[in-house]
Parts: sequence; C-alpha cells; structure tokens
Amino acid sequence: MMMTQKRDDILAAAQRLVSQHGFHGTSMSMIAAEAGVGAGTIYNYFPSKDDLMRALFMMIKQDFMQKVMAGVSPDAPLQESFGLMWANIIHYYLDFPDQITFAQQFHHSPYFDRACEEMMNTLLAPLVVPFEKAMSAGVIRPLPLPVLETFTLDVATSLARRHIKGEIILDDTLINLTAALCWSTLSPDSTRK
Amino acid sequence: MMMTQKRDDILAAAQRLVSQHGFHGTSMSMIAAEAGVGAGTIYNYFPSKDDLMRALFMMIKQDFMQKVMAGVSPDAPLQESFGLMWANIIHYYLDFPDQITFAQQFHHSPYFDRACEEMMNTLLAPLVVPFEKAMSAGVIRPLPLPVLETFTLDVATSLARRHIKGEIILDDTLINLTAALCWSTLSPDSTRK
Amino acid sequence: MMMTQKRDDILAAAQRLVSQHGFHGTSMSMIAAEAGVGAGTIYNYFPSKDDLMRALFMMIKQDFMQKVMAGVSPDAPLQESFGLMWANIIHYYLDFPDQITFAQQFHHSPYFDRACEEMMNTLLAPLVVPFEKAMSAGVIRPLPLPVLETFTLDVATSLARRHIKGEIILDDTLINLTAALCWSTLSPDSTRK
Amino acid sequence: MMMTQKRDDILAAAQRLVSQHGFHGTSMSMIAAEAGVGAGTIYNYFPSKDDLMRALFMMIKQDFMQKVMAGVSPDAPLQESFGLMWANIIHYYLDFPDQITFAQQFHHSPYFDRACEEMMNTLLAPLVVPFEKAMSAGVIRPLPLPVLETFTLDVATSLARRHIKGEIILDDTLINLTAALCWSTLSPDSTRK
DNA sequence: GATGAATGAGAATTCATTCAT
DNA sequence: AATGAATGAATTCTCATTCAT
Repeated sequence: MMMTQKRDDILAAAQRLVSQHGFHGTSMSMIAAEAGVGAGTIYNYFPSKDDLMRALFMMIKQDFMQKVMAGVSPDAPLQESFGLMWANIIHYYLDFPDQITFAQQFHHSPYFDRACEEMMNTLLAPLVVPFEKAMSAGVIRPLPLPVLETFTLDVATSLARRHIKGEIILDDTLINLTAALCWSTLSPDSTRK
Repeated sequence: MMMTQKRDDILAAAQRLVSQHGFHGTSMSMIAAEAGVGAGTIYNYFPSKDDLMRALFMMIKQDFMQKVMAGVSPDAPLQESFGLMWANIIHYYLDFPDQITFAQQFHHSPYFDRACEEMMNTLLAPLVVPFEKAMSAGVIRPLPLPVLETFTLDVATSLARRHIKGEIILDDTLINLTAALCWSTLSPDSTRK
Repeated sequence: MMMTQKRDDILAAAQRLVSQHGFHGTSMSMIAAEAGVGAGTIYNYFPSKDDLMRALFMMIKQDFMQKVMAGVSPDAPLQESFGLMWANIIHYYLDFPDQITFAQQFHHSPYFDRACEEMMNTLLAPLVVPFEKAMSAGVIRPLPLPVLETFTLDVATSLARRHIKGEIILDDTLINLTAALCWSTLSPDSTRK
Repeated sequence: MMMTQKRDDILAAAQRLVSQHGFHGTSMSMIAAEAGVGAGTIYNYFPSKDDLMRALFMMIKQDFMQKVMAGVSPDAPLQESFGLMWANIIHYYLDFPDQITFAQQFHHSPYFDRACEEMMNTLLAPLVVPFEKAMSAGVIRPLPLPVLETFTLDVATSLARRHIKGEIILDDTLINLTAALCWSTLSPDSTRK
C-alpha cells in the first residue's frame, strides 16, 4: 500500500530535522514541509508529536540492531562475534551520525518513558543472549547485565560520539584497539595482576 | 546583601524542575513560582533562559569536580587515587541524582555549545593531569585523552544512571568491582592473554 | 478562496485601532479581537507586527494615490489638474480621517524605514511627473522636487489635520482659496513685487 | 537648588534617547542609566513616563520659541521680522535635529492631548500676535490662524525634515528662496494673475 | 531625596492540534 | 485520505512602577 510511503517520508523528514534542530527546534509544520505532506496528514499516521518521536526512536533502534548483527553467526565463538559486532556498532554510528544524535537526545529526554525502555529491552534481546550464554559457560566474567551493557554498548556509543565531535578519529586501528580493551574487561582473568 | 540568596533559589528551583520535566517542560514561570520570586526577577540575574541553564550546568560541574577530588592527594600513586575518585564520582551521582539527570539532559541538548565545551575542559583539567603524567611514566597504557575519558568518566556516569533507573544497585562491592575493571582496562598489560 | 477576506479584516481592524491608540497602544491581541480572528491567525498573513503595519501603510498610500488621481486627465493643463488633485487630496483626508491619522503616526515612527521611503516614491511617481513636465515647460517655477512636495502635499496634509482637529473647517471656499494660494506659490511670477 | 540639576539631567537623557530610539524604544531604565541616576529617582521628579515625555516636549517647544524670536524687534515691519524668524526656525531645526525628531514623534502620537495643545498655543502666542496685527492692518492677507500656521510653521518644519533626511540642502540661498515663497503666499496680492 | 531589586501584568510570537473542505 | 487555514493556550521576555533601605 502507498499508505506506508507517506509514513516513511514523515519519519525520514523528522529524523533529518530533529538531528539538526533538536526536538523542540523541530515543529510539526517543519516536518510536514520537509516530508512534502500537509500538516494535518501527519495525524493520520501518528496520534501526536510524542508518538511520532517514539516511533522514530524505535525505528532507528530496530535498524541499528539489524545492522549490528549483520554477519554475526550464532554459532561462532563470542570473542569473534564480539569483534564483529563492535566494528558494526562503531560503523553504524559513523555512517549515520544523525541517528546517534537523535537517539541520544531522545534517550536523555522525558520522552523516553517506561514503555520505550521495555521495547528497547525486547529489541536488544538477540544481542544479549550470546553474552548470557558465555557467562554461564565461564567464557566471560559473570556481571549484571546492565553493567555488561555499560562496558560494551555505552562505551561504543561514547566513543562514536567523541568521533563525531572530532575529538578522536576512529580508524580501524583504534576500533580494534578499543574492541580489545573492552573484551579484556569482560574476560575472566582481566584483573589479575 | 541578600542578592545571592535569590540567585541561588532560582538555580535550585531550575535544577529540580528540569531534572523532572526536562528543559522544554520547564517554563520560566514554573521556575519563578518554585523559587518563590516574581517572573521578572529571574531576568535580574540571568539574561535569558539559555543563560540560566548554562549557568546551572557550570555550577553543577564545578561542584562535581570539587567533590570528585575530595581527599585525593596529588602525590599518591594513581591507582590509589583512582579508586578514591571512582568512589567519589559514583557517590556524587547517587547523592545528587537531580544533578546527573540535569547534566545529561543538558549535555545532549542544543544548549550545549562550543563555549560550554571549553569551560568544561578547563574545569576537568585537574582531573586529567595525573593521568597524563601516569601515561608518560608508563604506569598506565598510552591512550588518546578522549578514549581515556570514555573508559573512566563515561563508564562511571553510565553506571550511575543505571543505578538511578533501578537496573543495578551500586553498593560498595559493585563500586569496587567496577573500579577494578576500569583500572584493569588502563593498566599496560591488560590485554595480554 | 476566502483567504483574502480575513486578511482584509485584519488590516481594517489594525487601521481603526492604531489611529485611535497608536502603534504601541495597539497590541496584536487587540487587532485579532477587533478583526474577529484568533491571535495566531494574523501570523498566517503577516510575519510580524512590523510587517502588518508596513503592509497597512502601503495599502493606504496606494488607495490614496488612486483617489487623488481620480478624474485627472493627463492632457489637461496643470493648473486645472492641480485644482482637482488638491480637492481630491483634501476630500480623501476628510473622508478617511483614520487613514491620515495612521499614516502620520507611521510616517514619524521608527517603523518608517528606507524600504518604505522607496516604495512611497515609486507610488508617488505618477503624481510627480506632470509637475516635472510643467517645470521644464516653464509653466511653474523650477524647484527641487522635495520643496515642491512640501508646498503642495505637505501643506494639504497639514490643512487636513487641522480640519480633523477642529481648528478650521475645510469647506469648498477654503479648499479653493488654499488651492489658489498654493498654486500661486508655484507660478513663476509669484514673488514679483 | 541641586534638585533642578537631576531633573535637567533626566530630561536631557530622555531627549537624546527618544530621538534615537523612539518613545517605546526608550525605557525608563535606559533614561535613568543615561542620566546617571537610579531608576526610582525619576519618579521623584515626574509622576510617570507620560508626564516626563510631556514635560520634555514642553521644554523643547519653549526653547524653540526663544530661539525663533531671537533678534526680532517688535517694532520692525513684519516682512523684515518674517525673514529673520524664518531663518531662525530653519537654523534651529538644523542645529538641533534631535529635537525635531522627538517633537514630530510626540506630536503625532497619542501622548499629544488637549492639554498639550493648549500649552502650545499659549507658548506660540508671541509668535502669532504680530501676524494678527499685520492682518488687521492689511499688510498680509486675512487668513484663519491655523491656515497661517500651516503656510509658515508647518512648511518650515517640513523643509527642515527633508533637509535632515538628506532630500535637500538648506543653504542660505534656499532658505531665502523659501522664505520669499512663503511671504508671497501671505501678501495680499499674491494670487493676482 | 536617592536607590535599584523586585514585581507582575502584558507584549509578540509559536506551534501542536483540529476540522471543514 | 489529504489538506492547510484557523485556533488559542502557552512561552519567553520587557518594563513602568513600587517600596524597603
């Protein structure tokens, strides 16, 4: 159906504008104009601005997950998958800086409520499962899941943000180095002297 | 003069409200009411909403720095200082959850411009210097400064946020564990097999 | 479409209110209420209060010009046209006192900028051309154009204002007398003893 | 008394600022700052902003009258006095362009009420009396007083304004020419063919 | 008299949302 | 479904005026 086309146009327009001007710098009329639709049309697809934003966030996260898992074999050893996923994450951010800007803004705003939280957890599950297995198997250090996420996802995000801001240059060498650093944090013997 | 009192009331009110409702959910009238002053009074102390927000951010960061360095001796070995600073950071966030909420919102909003960036760097300098020395001395692994900050400050911030959201409980055990994990990332031999 | 109706209502309301209360005594909400539209509606037609005022001024001046030139034949001798135009000007002011009040307020306010100036000159051109021709032909005394305008337009305006204020009564006799006085000022032999 | 000094400072400051920024572009605090007094102090001398503006207008008009009559002998023939007064008026405006700007703004604003009107008439009396006498004596054409004012004062004001705006240059030649033109309008035989 | 911090009513303007077409 | 003109509540900010010192 064509119904989906307009919806996508609106989401794409919103993403472009919000990453440039922020949530509150982006009005519904701006989105409508950028998407090439009437102002009222948006409300045929999204009940409110908040809903549009939430939908956009989810869309981005879904896309993110898909690209992060690209090429990852469920049977490969975690250390190997980890390196691949790490590179995927970083490249995603570098390829789509708008997305990270939007996602960060959204994530630290009052838009991000319990419902978002839960949907995100559901979405992240495929990423998390292999780590849980690895913990059970003693391949990586047993850690509370949120701590694990901090030392992996959050670190990658932080690095990407600093790259986008121009503080560092994430070339292959630095990507590999940081991947190795993170992995070492997870491996069971890392704090040995 | 009491001039300072009203200014502080306004800053405190702004902090409380923004951490709850976000920047754009917090109107100047709300701040005035919460601070117990007239709407126009705010403008005797801050030229605009933006300036008020920036001033608040800076104040928080200054306070943060002071509390993080509490008890840290410049002559102590870095590993020892590191543990102390780590605990200080975590405790600061746990003691003042409003601050971290506000600071994160601000940091990822369009309010945060070049000028803020630079003031922050100036402010963070005392924290950074010992690490640079340690790198030169080979005590810790040589890393670009932003990478170092990611693996220390940003990780601590992320952990604290997850504590505040209820995902984990940062008791002394977990604080020590995470400190050790971070430190191991920095130490020169951590990626050895 | 009815689009034009609302625009006109707004202009008419603005004109009435400003001639009574002055620019700054006339708020946008007052105009909206008087025009019977929502406060925001004005901004669908005019980007700002300034623009609304400028548009109104231009509209009035255009209307003025049209009415002043009514019945004036381009081929008639200037002295004859002059009498007609003079009567037209005076009658315009007497018929539309709001307009003159508004125009005078506007003209002596900071709203009146270079751009207004130039648009006015363009507008006045048809009025001015016959005088320039008459000067070349020696029918009237050669004078700098602004001086000519002073002795014609500005004098008529001043007389009309004094009528509106009740200082004089501009009946046909006085209109004819003043026209004759002005014309005598322009004719080449007027200062002869 | 020193009381007068501060009052004068305030009036002078107001005049400077209003001629630059207009009435509503000039706030009481601006005036206070420019005058070097506290914001509240103004209210010891003037009950309100409106009163201050009115007082300023009157002061200017008084000064104007004094300078216009400078060197005018009550016994001299009117034609001679007229030339002198004409030059005085023009020179006053050229010497004090701020005043004309302010006075025009004020005169066409709602600040200018009946009371102002009457005070102005009282003030202008010395200027008017000689003309009335000359009319009785048949030296000049009998005209309603407001018409006379239009053809003299208002014309001079208009010329001065056009000079200030750069449309013409009022050198001695043009001053004398325009004086002669105006005088001819007043003299009893001017409309003869 | 002098001060200037405090006030709060009021201004221009924005924008999410509605609804008649 | 699509439109976009209309709405009006809400926002930031200004400023004449007051009053405790």
